[in-house]
Amino acid sequence: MLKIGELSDRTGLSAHTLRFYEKHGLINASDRSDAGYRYYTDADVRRVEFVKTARNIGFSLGDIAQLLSIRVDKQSHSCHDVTEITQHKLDEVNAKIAELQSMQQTLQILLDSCCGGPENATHCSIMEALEEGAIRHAARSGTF
Amino acid sequence: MLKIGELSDRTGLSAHTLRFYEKHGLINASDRSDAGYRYYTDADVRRVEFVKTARNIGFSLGDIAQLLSIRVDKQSHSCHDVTEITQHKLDEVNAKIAELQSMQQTLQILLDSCCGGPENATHCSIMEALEEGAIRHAARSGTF
DNA sequence: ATTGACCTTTGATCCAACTCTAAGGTTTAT
DNA sequence: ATAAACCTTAGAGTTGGATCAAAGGTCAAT
Repeated sequence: MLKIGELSDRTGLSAHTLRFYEKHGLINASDRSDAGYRYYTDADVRRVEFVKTARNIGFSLGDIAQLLSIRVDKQSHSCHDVTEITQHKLDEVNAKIAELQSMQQTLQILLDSCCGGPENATHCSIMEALEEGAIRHAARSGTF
Repeated sequence: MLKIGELSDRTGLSAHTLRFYEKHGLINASDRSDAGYRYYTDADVRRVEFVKTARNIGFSLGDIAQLLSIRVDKQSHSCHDVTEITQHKLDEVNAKIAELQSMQQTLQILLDSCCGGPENATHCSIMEALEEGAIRHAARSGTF
């Protein structure tokens, strides 16, 4: 049985983060000492590793909670349930990529239009473009 | 002279947002009534439009503050100053795109590996992949 | 027995960019 | 004169994923 610090060492997640995941229902200590210390089993370690892997792929903690609930009772869930979560994530990622690519193009056009030299910015074409507002609409919603 | 609600109508930004931008130093009312009402000029409208355009491209409020400080004194700034901000943003966007594309590939591989059907998830290849953790490292840092 | 490393909890803080609330004052039209 | 529509402020709440602080209890080794 591992204490939280040992689980932290083994998984690379901080004890803070492990408690945070517990608070959000992702993991749980299999046992507690009389003093309340969390004790973890090998199965707990595997669960944490599962969470880590899913998080590394980009799943949100909410997605991971769903995946975990499938994991503990695979019999009652179908491959379709799993692909649905995965596909939804992929759709999100694709939407985000499209948005960022739109920004990327706009920024590249701006950069191409400007000399970038030591001349003063009185006639800087980037500043003029921002001033005119005549810039392609970059879909915005979340980040940046 | 426009009141904040009129500026809001003209720019499509809420009065809340305009006050928020003021608090963060992006804009300012040219005048105030005795009762403290903000009054805006056409120059203020242009400044707000500048902010809007920059924000639509994806610049952060911090970036925009820098661009605005160049805008008010173009003489003292060079095209290089402007391209530096723009390039920095482009670098950020490119890094984010790379990260998301990594996620995208992983998700696509997972989806391709799974039947996605009504079979129960006991041998779901997505679940197995998450279990094994043997999934390509998707660079993570911020969003998602 | 005491040091030092570990553990506990609740709750605060961070980031960005809003978004909203509460509690009140002002303006305008009728 | 009064109602509707507007405005003011300070401050709290939102989202997601942590990360830290305070104040204290426990454990292992010497």
